[in-house]
Amino acid sequence: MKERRTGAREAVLDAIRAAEPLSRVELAAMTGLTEASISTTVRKLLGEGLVVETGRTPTGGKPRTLLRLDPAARIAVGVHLDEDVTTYVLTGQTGGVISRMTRPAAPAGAGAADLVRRLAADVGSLVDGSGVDRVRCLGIGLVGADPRLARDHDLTEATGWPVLLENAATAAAVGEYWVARVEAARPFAALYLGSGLGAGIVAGGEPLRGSHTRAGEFGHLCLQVDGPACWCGSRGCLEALAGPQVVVEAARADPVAAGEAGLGAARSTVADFAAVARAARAGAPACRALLDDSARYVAAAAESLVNLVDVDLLVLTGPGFAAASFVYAPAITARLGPADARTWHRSVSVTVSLAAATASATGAAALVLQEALRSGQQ
Amino acid sequence: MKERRTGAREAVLDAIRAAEPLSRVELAAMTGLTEASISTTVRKLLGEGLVVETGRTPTGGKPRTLLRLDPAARIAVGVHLDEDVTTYVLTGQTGGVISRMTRPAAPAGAGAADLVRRLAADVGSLVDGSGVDRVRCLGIGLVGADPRLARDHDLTEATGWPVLLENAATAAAVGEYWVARVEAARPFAALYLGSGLGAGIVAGGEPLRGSHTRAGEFGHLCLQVDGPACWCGSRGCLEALAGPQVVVEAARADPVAAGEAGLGAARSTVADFAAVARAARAGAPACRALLDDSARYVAAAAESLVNLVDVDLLVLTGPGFAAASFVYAPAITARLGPADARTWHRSVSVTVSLAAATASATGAAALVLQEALRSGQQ
DNA sequence: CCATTATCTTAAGCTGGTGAAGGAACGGCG
DNA sequence: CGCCGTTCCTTCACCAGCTTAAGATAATGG
Repeated sequence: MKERRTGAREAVLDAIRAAEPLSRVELAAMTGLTEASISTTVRKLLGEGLVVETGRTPTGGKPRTLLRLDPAARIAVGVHLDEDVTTYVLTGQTGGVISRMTRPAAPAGAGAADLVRRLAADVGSLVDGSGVDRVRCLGIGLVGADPRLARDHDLTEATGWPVLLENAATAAAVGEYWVARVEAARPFAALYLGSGLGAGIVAGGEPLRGSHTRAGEFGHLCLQVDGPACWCGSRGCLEALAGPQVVVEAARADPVAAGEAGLGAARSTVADFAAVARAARAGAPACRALLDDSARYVAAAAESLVNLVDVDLLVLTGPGFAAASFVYAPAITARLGPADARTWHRSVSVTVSLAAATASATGAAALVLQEALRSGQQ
Repeated sequence: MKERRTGAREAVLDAIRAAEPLSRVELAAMTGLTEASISTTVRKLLGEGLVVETGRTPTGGKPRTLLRLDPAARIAVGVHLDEDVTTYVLTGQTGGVISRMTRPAAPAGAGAADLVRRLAADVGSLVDGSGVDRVRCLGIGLVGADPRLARDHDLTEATGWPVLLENAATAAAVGEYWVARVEAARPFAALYLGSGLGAGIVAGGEPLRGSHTRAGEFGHLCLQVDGPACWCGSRGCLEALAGPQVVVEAARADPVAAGEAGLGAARSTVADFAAVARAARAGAPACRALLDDSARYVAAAAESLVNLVDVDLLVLTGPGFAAASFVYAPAITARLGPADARTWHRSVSVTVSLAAATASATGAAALVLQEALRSGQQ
């Protein structure tokens, strides 16, 4: 009935994650496994402390005992190296943030060794400060890799934890999958607006990575055949037409918009974009117009994505959408409407991530947990 | 080492399909399975007649016995209901076409029952005429579903064979996967140009289908935010800007081009498009200009696809590309070049299907075989 | 206290894989 | 010719993971 792609262990953890609390009978029904099989796998998980029994539901006969994930049974650290800040997140099994920390990004001048030392120290103090036992932490997920961190190996040595690299959009998608409890079988895409535009696509429970782990370059969908040159070397890319850099540059170029948003000395793209979005939200017309213009393009690109991979859920995430989803979400919905109703007979939900600003870091940590817990090697 | 997503049976068949002939030792190395395991699965496959031993390679010690698929051990019928013609293909395990048949499409006025009767009769005579035993045929793959065939059930009843529905582009991709022996792990996309434009995307050995089996609507990538209205209800879709219908209409509207291509009474889009392509190939400048214009858009859309799902192989297929790939393939290659070299550090191969005209029908048959052989139920 | 109902566990068996040891087919060499 | 070593292929014992079938457990209501 329901697909069973790998072991019972994974299926059970996924089911509980998506719809906790659950009894064993319900688990059997959802995963397609036997009650016998559920019984034994659950016993194992109880033994490892990953799952806890909590409460019971009365029925006609023996009441069901409900199962939950123990949020702090295993944890992982997510690190997001952004242009101007580095975000650290400590995440438990349920995707919930146990503690977090933000620090200004390491100066561009600092050497590789310095950067590694700094990250290792921050991660260590985050874990220690959280009160959770160090051995429960399974690893570090790292997003937005700095070229100085080409060898994740270094950070592994410095901290003793395994390190997993991922790109921001894919990590954000996985984070969403955990935090927002997307059903395992449902394909969806997370659109990420940070200093650029990316998409994390999850199909069949697994993120789509492609040949070179470089799937999801949403910002380089072409929206104008002979459009302006993009830094990537092509022309007419979404990012070159309506990316955050373009919005920020346009705002700086227009004295009215710059005034509305209070753009002073050059800061990071992310910070400036957020300033424009805040101004627009407060009613500033010039800033609003800039965002509306950007949203037209983003919406068209979103439609392309939906038509190509056929998802019926789009999650907007990342700092950019955290600040400006009030413009982009309606634009996307409006753009998708006519063709969906007339031709495709589908209805795509567009939602905004609940934790858009930390989505990537959370997702990176979730990926580490997922890898480790599914297979069960300690 | 190599991924092993499901059973040994599937892995072995896939490996042989991709690189026959192979010895058992080589199979063990390629699949990551034990030689012991290979031995037993191969014995089973030999028993079923799916695989045959053929020849041996001398080595230092005991020579290897080579294994091949027996092309005619199991067969399936692929049917492609196109606008104006219906193509029937009888395909063996290796994807090779055993026999084929083309008939004019059933008149639009005919009823559902008529259509089913006609298809059943054609399929029956194809199988019987091929000399292959009827019981070796595992089913019928049907592409380009006519609304009158909404219930594939009817055709199953009329023929006694299971029927599988698929869309043209996905089927073409699977066909390519078989015929051109694409490696199992390599993600790729097949672009299909028929009466419309579609893409079949294969990632992780499985075609990407999406939420509603509607992935791959390549023709509805947006290439111009406020472009011309498309029949789908949106604006600026590739198909509305540069699809085959648009090319044909433009050719008809331009007396020079119409003359070059010899466009007379209205025929099908596919036939007219092929006429334009033939003229262009023969040197007709107006037709060539029309195709060049279309190719600019298709190339940009192909770039979007590559950037979004990260494939490094694009196969052009379908009757449209069969006739006009000499224009489209170079255009796509040229468009991808700059950004691939500068930013993505990848090199995308663009190839033309060897059997572009029958790709869909072959692919549909291949899908039936794949389903049946992998699991081994009869 | 016992029948009823429903949940959960236990025990035996099947399937599909592994690891290690042994048998089979060759060429080369005395 | 017989005896190497070499390499390929098979056999056998075993294990993991899941299923089926039967039984143990915990509540409810007469």
